[in-house]
Amino acid sequence: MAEYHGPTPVATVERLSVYLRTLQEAKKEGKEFISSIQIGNRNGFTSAQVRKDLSCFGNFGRKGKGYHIDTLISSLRNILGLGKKWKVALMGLGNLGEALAGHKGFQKSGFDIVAIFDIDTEKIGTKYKDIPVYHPEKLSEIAGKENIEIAIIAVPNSAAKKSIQRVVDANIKGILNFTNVRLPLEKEFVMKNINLASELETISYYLTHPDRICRGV
Amino acid sequence: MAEYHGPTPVATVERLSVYLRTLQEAKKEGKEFISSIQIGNRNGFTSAQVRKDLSCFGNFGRKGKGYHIDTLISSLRNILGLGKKWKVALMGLGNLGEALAGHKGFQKSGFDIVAIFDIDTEKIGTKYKDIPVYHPEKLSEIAGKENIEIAIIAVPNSAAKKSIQRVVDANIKGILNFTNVRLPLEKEFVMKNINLASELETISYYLTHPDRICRGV
DNA sequence: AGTTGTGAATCTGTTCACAGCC
DNA sequence: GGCTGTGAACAGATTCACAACT
Repeated sequence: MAEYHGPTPVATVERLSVYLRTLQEAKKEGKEFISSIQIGNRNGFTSAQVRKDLSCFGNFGRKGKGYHIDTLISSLRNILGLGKKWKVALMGLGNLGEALAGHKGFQKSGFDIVAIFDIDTEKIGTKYKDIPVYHPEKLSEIAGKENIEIAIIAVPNSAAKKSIQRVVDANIKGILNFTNVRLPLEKEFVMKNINLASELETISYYLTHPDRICRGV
Repeated sequence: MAEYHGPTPVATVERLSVYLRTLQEAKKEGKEFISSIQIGNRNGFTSAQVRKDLSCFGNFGRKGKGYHIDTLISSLRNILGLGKKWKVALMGLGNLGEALAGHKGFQKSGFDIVAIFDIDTEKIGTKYKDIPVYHPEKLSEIAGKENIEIAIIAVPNSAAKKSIQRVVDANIKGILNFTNVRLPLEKEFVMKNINLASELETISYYLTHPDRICRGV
């Protein structure tokens, strides 16, 4: 009955992506239907949460039966915007950049790194894993030509601000930022920050205060 | 006045780590005091949030003045449990594993990768960036000897379950998991999942539904 | 004047619990 | 009998707003 009830909680969106993976796994196991209880169990969520999350986007379930896996997979893919290939620019070809360029998971999910940008003159003009490497000042030009809509920032922290600015100037609206620089942006930009040291620091906190461990960390 | 009010919100802990970095940056700029407003502005948080978060752990501020940077840095380091070196095991020496092994940020924050585990017989017995590589079945033994308390899982998804199980069996309580396998664990374990494809999928969602962009994504 | 620390108010997200359907 | 979808209750997190202090 319901459909769109105002902005969807970020947490819901993140779980959608988890559900999708769970469904793909269940499909591989040969299952045709799956219940919210099972989806929850496999991931440590409650079944009510799974149902509530899904109900934000439509009535996908069959009472007494659960969710038809194939149908739900394709619905979730649509909701998440995975029906198309996304072209991605990778900023920075250091350690992390190389790992990301070689990461199989991206392509499988429909994200294609089509251009790499690095200031190292030895790298510029060459290819890495078949992806051409350019000087960052070429970003706007290439992004326009190639229709790049997402950028991954994997430069050293010292270069982060400049690099993010270039991405914004090139009007690339989606940003996945691996540096520890946090830059508040205009609201039409979507930036997700992944800070590896922060993640370990959070773990360190909970190991140091085991009494404080609570819900899904 | 306050001190410990029951379990600290996960979100607060994650922000603590952001504050710490902000303080270190401000210190480098030669500042001695910083206000909650400034900490907030640099990161896109409200000042009230910054104050509330910090007030969970003590009264660090001076009214009319702000927070003394050096003092707060050392308090936060204590709270986060960064007063010691943490020894870390890296599971998996593929693309991502190599990048993580070479990541400078970890060591700077006090996390030392002291052992790598991989099933590739060509790698076992060698060193990567001066870190010895062992067969995963050696994990318990080495972890005990070296006093390893944190593990990073960077193996292929297909090996994830087994790898996480080994870590649990070795009684390593802190886990940073880069695979897309989510495994509910006993509550004394602290597992943080980082799923690169999920992050991009979340971005994809918000780019596809620009009307739904909300608060700090 | 400027800024903290915090109770109270608000807002957001989660869980409960059950009617309705298969 | 089993499971969804959802309003209502609850829990948690954020923001407001102001007294207290420098």
